[in-house]
Amino acid sequence: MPHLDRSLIAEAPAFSGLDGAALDDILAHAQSFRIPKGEVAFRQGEPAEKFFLLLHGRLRVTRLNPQGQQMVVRFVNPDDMFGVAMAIQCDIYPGTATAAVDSLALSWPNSLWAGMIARYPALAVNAMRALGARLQDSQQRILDLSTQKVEQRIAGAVLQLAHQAGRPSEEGVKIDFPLSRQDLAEMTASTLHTVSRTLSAWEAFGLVECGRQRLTVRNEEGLQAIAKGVESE
Amino acid sequence: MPHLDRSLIAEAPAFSGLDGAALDDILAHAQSFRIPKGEVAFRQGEPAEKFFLLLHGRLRVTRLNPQGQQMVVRFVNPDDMFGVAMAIQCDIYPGTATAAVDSLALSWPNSLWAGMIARYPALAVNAMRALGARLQDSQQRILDLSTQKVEQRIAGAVLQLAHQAGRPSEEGVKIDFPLSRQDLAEMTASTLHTVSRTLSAWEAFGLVECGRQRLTVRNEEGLQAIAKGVESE
DNA sequence: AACCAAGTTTGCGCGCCGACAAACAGACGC
DNA sequence: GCGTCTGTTTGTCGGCGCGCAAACTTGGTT
Repeated sequence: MPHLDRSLIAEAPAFSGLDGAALDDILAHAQSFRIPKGEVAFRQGEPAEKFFLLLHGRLRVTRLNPQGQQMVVRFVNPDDMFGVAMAIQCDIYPGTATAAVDSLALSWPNSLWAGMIARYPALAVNAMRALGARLQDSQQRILDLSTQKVEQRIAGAVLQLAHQAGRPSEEGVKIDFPLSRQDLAEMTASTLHTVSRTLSAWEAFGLVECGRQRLTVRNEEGLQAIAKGVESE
Repeated sequence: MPHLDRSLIAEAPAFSGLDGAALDDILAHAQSFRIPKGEVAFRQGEPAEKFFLLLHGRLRVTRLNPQGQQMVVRFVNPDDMFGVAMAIQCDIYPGTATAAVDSLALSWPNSLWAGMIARYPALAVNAMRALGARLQDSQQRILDLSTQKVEQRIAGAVLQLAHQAGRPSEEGVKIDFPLSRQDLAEMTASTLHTVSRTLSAWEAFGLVECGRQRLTVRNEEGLQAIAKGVESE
């Protein structure tokens, strides 16, 4: 009897198509651990020794260039795998994963990956799908960076966040983890100043409601119009 | 005895780790076809029915946004797989693949993919590695777009092209397929005007030598210095 | 050889948005 | 309550590089 219940991971897309015995087997080798807010699961450049599944919370994955400038690569949501550097033949982590809120994750040593795929081929298929989705996402982001204006990109980022981490509240969809202007700037290749100005303008129009590290989307259609490039004049 | 010789694909990373019988089996289901310069292998939005391996030539993969603006996603080199939409659970091609020069490719119907991975697990590992490399690449490009100036990005793109499609010539590394200013602009989120100006300036400094759709790198270190952000004043 | 189309060069002006600066506002600890 | 720290707002300025326009060059075609 495993000390972790299989229901923890049964819902994760990464493990879909696996039966109960497989889940138990996989869980038997997993280790669970907490990541307090602000702490990191791994740092860019460290040797990649483990891969992870987020059970609860939210992580921000960032990447630094040699000049020290930083960007937000993605946010990790519950049931997402992360730190899968070895799946792509990388021996060091290409980014840093920081907890945006207190989080809980499972980890497995990298050495188990090959055996797990061999034993459960569905894992490879799921992992490939996840990678593919992230690739699509990255390419879309490149296209957006190339062709859209800052305001459109910020709108797109906010909509995406509302979609993947939004929680319906009294009036509008609230993003339920601390999100600073700086974070949005690093997601959209902008600056916190521009993001701040933009959000203020949107707030004046009733499109969003924002506070310190908090953001609520009040008018999703309006933001979508901005993201699509509809001029408001 | 297959009508295609296994040596055609034996060198491709996608098929590394497979034995001769497996290669023959895979080749038996492949179809070869020519793509004349300027023609497309598939178009963005078409239902994805095949996946491909480039034998010879060079393809340019582009992507359009809803507003009709275009970017260059990547160049496909010989021995690269392309159009692997189904590997990532996509039922339409997310981009358009156009031949930059007369090219030759193999294709397989998508329906064979699942069976091929099941029979030859090394295929899944190779595919995942390739996807991972492309993901790394995309994320690096996002970081570059976010943090670098246009001139640095152009230098980076030229260096990358010289590396993956360069052929040493009399003086310098020559990119051996037709590459327009517009292409470079769509790779670097810039405009052909800016690219033209930049290349002209570089040529004056002896860093490159350029003609109509042709480009030779004469001073790789110089370009690397620009790419890294060293100011020349 | 003459023509044509596609690709390239170059000039000019303006606008977006980044850089800098300084004040402001919550959150937290004591 | 007070002080501090982090995150946010707002103003001003300037420059990079895009948009537009027009001339030029070169390779291919008939």
